Amino acid sequence: MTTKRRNNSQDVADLARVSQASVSRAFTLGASISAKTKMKILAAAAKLDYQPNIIARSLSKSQSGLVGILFANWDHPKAAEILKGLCEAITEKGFKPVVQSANTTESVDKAFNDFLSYQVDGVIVFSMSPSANMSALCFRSNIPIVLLNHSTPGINASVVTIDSTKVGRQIGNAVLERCYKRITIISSDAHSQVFSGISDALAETVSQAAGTEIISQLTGIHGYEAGFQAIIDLWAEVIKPDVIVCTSDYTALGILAGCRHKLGIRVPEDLCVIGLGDIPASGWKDHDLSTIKIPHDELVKKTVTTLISKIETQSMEPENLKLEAKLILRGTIKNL
Amino acid sequence: MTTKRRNNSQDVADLARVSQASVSRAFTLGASISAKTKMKILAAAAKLDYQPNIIARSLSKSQSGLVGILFANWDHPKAAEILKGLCEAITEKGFKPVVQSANTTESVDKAFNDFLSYQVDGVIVFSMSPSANMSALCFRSNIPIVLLNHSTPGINASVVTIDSTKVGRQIGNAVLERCYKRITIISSDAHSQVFSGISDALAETVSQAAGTEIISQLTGIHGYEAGFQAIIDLWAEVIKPDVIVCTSDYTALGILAGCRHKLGIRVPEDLCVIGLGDIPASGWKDHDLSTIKIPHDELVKKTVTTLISKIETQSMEPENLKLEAKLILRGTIKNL
DNA sequence: AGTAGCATTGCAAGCGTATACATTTTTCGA
DNA sequence: TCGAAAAATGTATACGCTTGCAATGCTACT
Repeated sequence: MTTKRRNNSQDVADLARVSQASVSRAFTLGASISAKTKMKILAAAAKLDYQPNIIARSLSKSQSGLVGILFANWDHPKAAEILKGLCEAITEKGFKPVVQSANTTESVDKAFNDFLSYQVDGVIVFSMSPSANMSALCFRSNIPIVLLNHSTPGINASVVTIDSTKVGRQIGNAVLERCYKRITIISSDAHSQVFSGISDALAETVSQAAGTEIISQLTGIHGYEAGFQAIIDLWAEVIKPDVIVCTSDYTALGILAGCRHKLGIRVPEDLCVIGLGDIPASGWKDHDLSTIKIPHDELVKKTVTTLISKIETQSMEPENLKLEAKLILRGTIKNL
Repeated sequence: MTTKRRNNSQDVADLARVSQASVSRAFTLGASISAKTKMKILAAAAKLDYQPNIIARSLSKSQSGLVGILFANWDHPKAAEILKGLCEAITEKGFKPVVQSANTTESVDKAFNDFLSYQVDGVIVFSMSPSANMSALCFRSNIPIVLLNHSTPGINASVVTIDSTKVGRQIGNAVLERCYKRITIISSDAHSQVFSGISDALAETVSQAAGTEIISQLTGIHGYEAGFQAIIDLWAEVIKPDVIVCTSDYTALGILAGCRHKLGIRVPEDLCVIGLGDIPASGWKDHDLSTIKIPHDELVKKTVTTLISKIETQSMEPENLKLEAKLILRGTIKNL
């Protein structure tokens, strides 16, 4: 079987008895072409199964219509939702998402080189720890770049994230109102800006009331099993917290399991547990975990619109956007 | 600020004092070029930050190196894992994944037209119900297409899926060995081939022993809440099952919650619950759900290697590959 | 009718690379 | 050392599209 060549604009032009340029114009929004010939051309195109070759168009216009997504944080409980949102928003804006997975530094560099090779018009990064190197690469090539959710100090790129200071205050107030006294904060990543934002604001808020304080901060604890173990360890201490704030719902659920099935700790009477992320399981009757609901949808949309506007205005100016997250009170915190 | 043009192969050629063709060769694996000049060219390229323009290469070679992923089944509990696996495997093979999300028929068609415009070299579809239309489109354009996990009767494309017949037999044998008698099967989609495969094989297996049978099949039930409600409804019937096989872990967990927290049904003594998917929560101590572990990793890898080999051999011959899934016995089925 | 002004169309030159073919250089055996 | 074969390089063209510019067709006004 001989692979038949795909029809091109010249074929359509021949059939419609017009010039190739006119065919191009027929498929270019807002181009100078009469309704009559456009009609004629579209008919011919349909007959030939013609689709403009975007690769050629990209070459000619020297912009690919591609947006690179560097996705590293696959463990995020809402990874699928986020990626879906990104892809859909990008598509809706008339671009196409090219997804690269990367964890190691080398693979990040490789991914970025690939992006450059593919002449992507912009890049979105979803990683716990974006590297400064990549923003430099983008800068050198004049490619706008937006970080979703996590930034790194000193990185030269736009960031869309939640307002962790406000979150910290919300938690602080909720804790104060209910007269809890001793707070422990548990995080997977000690350098996360979300973590430090919450932690700082929480500390400041509770410092206004005497007798309430953050008694410990544990980092490097990540996931259900680790949470289960963490609460066992914590309960072996002399001074036990009566509030645990956890920067991951999974970890919080592990803690809860430890409380209920192993240690017999009464939640929320003796211990208040607050997670982050509002994964589906948190809402299940078995768990009923209080948590922070992050507006992923908005984060994602904002990320994309920010990027696209940068692409269209050719702007490389870094922006810093913060959206609000909401504390959801469920069974793991006392009722007022 | 004037946007400076990206350096091209001619610039490199000038700097290295060779022809543009040589530069091209330096970046083409296995091309006829001496080590010395290659070295010289690579040095010049590095100095100019040169990266071959893949768009131009694509145009010239008339193959884009792009693989389209049509992703519809975002609700799948392992959606992120699957997409990650696809992207990584595709990248590893030297291609780039372009991801499109689609639910409605129109958006599927639109996505496919976009794929054609972008001259993708192949397409992978992850959807509960792939449309025959899209395989036709691909066929017409000579683009290989592989379906992951779910096929549709009469569709003309390669499929990589699990061997649901074997799964059905495994469940059947486990049920027989433990002297359970009355089986109910719950599925979200009545037309799923995985569902019917399991169901048929299960029916056949248990039919070998007198007194054991499938007493009901419920379809259209999907998710935790629906499962919770389903068990309540089931328990209002006169004849109650003592085995529930569920084609989704989430639904199974809802059922479990209903049993334990609402109806007080003893699991596994009075009721055996088996899910499908082995999501993380199924392994948690709170749930300890018996389930079918689907080898997503292998499915994904097989899907990609199948597609790539089709791309490379220009083959449009549909293949049908089945991988084995394993029954994992946990606390929701009697110990032998 | 004549013509200025605008809308439409055609022409042709890129966009950056790959590659067939021609030409030059190198290799290696006799 | 010479010459044929092999390797390396250069030349020129194609890939399919966009777009500046020139040419043409049309409108409406005097």
